[in-house]
Amino acid sequence: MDSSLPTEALVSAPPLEAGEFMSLDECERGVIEIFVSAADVLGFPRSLGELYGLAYISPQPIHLAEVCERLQMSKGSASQGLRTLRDLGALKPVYIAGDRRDFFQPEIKIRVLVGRLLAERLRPHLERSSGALVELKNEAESAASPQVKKFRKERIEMLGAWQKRISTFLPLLQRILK
Amino acid sequence: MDSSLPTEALVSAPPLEAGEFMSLDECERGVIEIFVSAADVLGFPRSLGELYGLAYISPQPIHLAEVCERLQMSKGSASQGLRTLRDLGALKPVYIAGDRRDFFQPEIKIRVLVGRLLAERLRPHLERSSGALVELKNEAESAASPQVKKFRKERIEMLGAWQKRISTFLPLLQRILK
DNA sequence: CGGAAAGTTCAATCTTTTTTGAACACAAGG
DNA sequence: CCTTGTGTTCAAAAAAGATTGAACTTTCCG
Repeated sequence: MDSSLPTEALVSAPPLEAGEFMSLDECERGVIEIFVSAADVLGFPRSLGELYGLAYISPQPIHLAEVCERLQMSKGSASQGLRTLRDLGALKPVYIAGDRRDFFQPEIKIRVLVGRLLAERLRPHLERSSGALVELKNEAESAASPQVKKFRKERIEMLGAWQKRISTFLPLLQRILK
Repeated sequence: MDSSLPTEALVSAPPLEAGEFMSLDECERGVIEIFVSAADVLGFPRSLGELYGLAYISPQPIHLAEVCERLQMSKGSASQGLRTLRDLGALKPVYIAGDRRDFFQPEIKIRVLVGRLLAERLRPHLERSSGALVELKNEAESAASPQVKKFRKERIEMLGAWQKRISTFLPLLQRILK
């Protein structure tokens, strides 16, 4: 059933029942630490790194009570964190028959992870500001001097070029990360 | 520092507290706003976005007193912000003969900007964690069961593969952004 | 129904980051 | 030497952000 763990699923193993969860061993702690650091780089709260890290290094899907206990995290924090990661697509819900709890497995396709991240973070900014740029081109017309007007139009033009470059780069990135 | 608020209300965005409205015109304000938003995406403080944005849309190099006044920012904050941006390579010192003040111009080559950013942010993380990975591979050996041991080794291996992928991707990115 | 288990919510609290401003250092000119 | 202009420092205040925990909703099941 699961003697070979083809990297992705290991769903069918019966989840630990109500008993105590072991606290984290060195290996788990180390892996989690890496994801905490990664979360930091990406500007996410530490707790999201912990949650994803635990899911990543856990052979079984994780659930709320487990993370509260093993990561020493409050129920509220864990609940919100799991939801955030699910919304981000970093954790995937796993249905387990006959168990009312919500289980989660990590998304481990880096392409998907990065894609969701960009969609979530970068795209809103790009849309907002490419809209704003149209307005700004008009504003630039009413500049004090001709020199300033020319300068501003150049700079605003360049900003637009940057954004276009980034926009066209994103699909390319997706393909590279296949 | 108590001009009419109505002027502020014209600007599209939400918060808009006092500041940055003094002697900035609509065009400057709009450009700065875009960089503030970008700073936000990148997890930098708002003030760095303001500083770079002002430098970007200013035909002349900027200096401390100017940004304090035009951005309504304290001297301390401006001083630290300018230094941070200079250290990051986003602002370049400009020497002006016969003037004691420190002037700055923006770095506008996107390749340089991105390069410095990655070097500053991502590289430290990659180095830290690729060191940690070596340790973790050993830790994984002492896992409870053979299945868990195998699973952990796979996951840690995959982590290493991600990092390697990212590392080899960075130089490529540099070239693409030429 | 009634109780227990699971998850959510949110105001209060704690933590971390950012900003301020006054004191300080330094250099140049008188 | 003073004074003035320029920039830095850093302790304290403010703001922003994250976490907690207790109350609440929902669902399941006897």
